[in-house]
Amino acid sequence: MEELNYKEYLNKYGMKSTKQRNLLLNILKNIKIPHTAEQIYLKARKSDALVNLSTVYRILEKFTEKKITLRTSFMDEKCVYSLFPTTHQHQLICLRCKKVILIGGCPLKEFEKTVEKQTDFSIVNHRLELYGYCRDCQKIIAAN
Amino acid sequence: MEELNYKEYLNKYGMKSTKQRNLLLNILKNIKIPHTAEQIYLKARKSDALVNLSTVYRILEKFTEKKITLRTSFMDEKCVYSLFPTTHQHQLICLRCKKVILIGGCPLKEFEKTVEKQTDFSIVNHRLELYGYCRDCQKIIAAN
DNA sequence: TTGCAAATGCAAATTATTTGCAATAATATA
DNA sequence: TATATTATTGCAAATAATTTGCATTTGCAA
Repeated sequence: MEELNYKEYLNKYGMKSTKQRNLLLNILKNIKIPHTAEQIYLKARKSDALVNLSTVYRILEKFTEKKITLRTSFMDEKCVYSLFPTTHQHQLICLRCKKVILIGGCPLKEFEKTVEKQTDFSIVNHRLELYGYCRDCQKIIAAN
Repeated sequence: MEELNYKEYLNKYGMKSTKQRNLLLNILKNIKIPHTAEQIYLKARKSDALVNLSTVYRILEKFTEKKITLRTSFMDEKCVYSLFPTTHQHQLICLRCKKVILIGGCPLKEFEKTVEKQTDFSIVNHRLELYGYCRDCQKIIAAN
């Protein structure tokens, strides 16, 4: 994992460039699925730069506030963090192996309009996750 | 709030009829929006029948396992419980006052089929919540 | 290079939830 | 109806995730 410096990027958000923040950004760029604060912390510990778990929480909190990261929590599970997606997308989560696949093509635009008319709410956001079993886990389940 | 006895109903699920369970069922039938375990506990304390908070957790856990109740957690918030909806529906949540409106007419059937084809997942479930501002809160926000 | 605010580390606090265990209550059955 | 059996409850203590207070360190602007 190449060591990068995100000073400019961080300063743009009014944050100082620290080795901990650079490290976390680097980790976040390299993970393919959302990770918990603890998982990120454990990855961080493997590098030279030492980081404290509360610092990880604090950094992720600030990142989330600035929309650098997205914080989600699946059904009954702890929060996970990932870089904030640049395009609108949702998550498809395997209930067995917890693998996450990102899917585009959100079908909710029209539905939201209908609901707004019905309810007088002004809808600003939604949360959609799909749950199922990935191909591998389907096989494993079928074999038992 | 009328005191009812759900003995038959509970036995059907292989559960004994206890005053705590009857009380919780009664509370659940009477609430219009999902409540946290603690909120339910506080309502329970107002009745004659005393209940312990861990008992509330244990009952709600069992109810949820039996699909008597639905356990959800909104963005970053603690779990809430409600009677398991008899029809498929989703929640529309006011970001200001936390009011919840239930909406039917889920638009995801077709979308799920498309995603299944794209991804080889077998989709068994989804979670959809809409967030926005209710009419009252829109007014309050506009007035500031 | 110095000064100051922001960021960090550490330990301790909080919050929601769960668990162990002894006491109690509900049901089945004698 | 009494009794045995087992589930359920209450209580206190444990756990797990996350947050906070405070002293120290660090980044950056002047």
